[in-house]
Amino acid sequence: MSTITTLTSALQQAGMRLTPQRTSICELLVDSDEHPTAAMIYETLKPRFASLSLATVYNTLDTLVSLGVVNVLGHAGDDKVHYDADTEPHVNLACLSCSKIVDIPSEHVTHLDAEITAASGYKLLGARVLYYGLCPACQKKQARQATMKRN
Amino acid sequence: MSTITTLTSALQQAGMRLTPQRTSICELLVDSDEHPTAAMIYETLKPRFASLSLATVYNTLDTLVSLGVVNVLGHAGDDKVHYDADTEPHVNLACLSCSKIVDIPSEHVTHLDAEITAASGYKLLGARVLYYGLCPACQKKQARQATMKRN
DNA sequence: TTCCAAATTTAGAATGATTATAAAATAAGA
DNA sequence: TCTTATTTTATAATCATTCTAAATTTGGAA
Repeated sequence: MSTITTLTSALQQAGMRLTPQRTSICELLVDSDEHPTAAMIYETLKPRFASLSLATVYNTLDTLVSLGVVNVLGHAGDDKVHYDADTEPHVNLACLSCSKIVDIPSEHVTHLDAEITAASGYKLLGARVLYYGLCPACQKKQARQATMKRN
Repeated sequence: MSTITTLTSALQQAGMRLTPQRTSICELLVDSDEHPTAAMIYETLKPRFASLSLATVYNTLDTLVSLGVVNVLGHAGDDKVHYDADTEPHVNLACLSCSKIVDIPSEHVTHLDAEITAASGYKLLGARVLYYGLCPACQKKQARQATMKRN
């Protein structure tokens, strides 16, 4: 599991300075289990840094992604780009109705790396496993609406 | 494996007309193993339909995606959105250097559906499994360049 | 065939996320 | 403190995608 230090020390080892903005972005990514978007990060931190710029958020995210400590999830039902500080093999499961994304540990995903490397000869650098569907709550909601229509 | 009929009949069953433009887009998606982007599809078909509009390409792709017969792959190394007519469980493997995307059949991926459904209670509607790394050719290229620098 | 209404395509404008730029602010070291 | 490189900021620019209204095409009915 990623801690704040995982992200901040990645930045430092890449020779970058640990500014308050960068540290806060890293904290937010690790603390939140909501797979935030760049805009969500910006809005959340704006009260703390009155002069915060979206460019800073994007720059920091890009750096973290290229350092391999953060993953990108796009097209997860809401057409927004989400960021995930958990780079351990796992399944991201997005609800197409309420747009929440949850993480699922998976026996099979943990074995995928070896299987793919053996089959392809590629040198693997990262992964994004995204499933989408309807969460239990939204399934009920849909069933309820269908019933109401019928009556 | 998807055939042209898989896509075209999906459109028809959704009550949509089979126009020449739509048919050609479906053909291209099925025939190509290059996971084309909207822009690539537009450029390829432009000679055949002088008046083709990008809006038509986007509309058709969106429809096919929402019908579940085409998948979307974003952030596959080249920051472009690719489309994949193969919706069977498999791994998409993207090379970060040459940006080609290949499909890998996988024993583990075929079992993921059942595992995720059991673990989450979600009703699954689709999936996108994207790994990225360096293909064998690009690994050699990188090794060669490292050698040249040393000398 | 001809006509009609609905669906579709088209061209171009609008949107909106992301990127680029240049100036101001900040941090680290001498 | 002074100096210099890095970083942040504000704003402009870019570009993929979506929207809109008009023109075209389609399939069915007469």
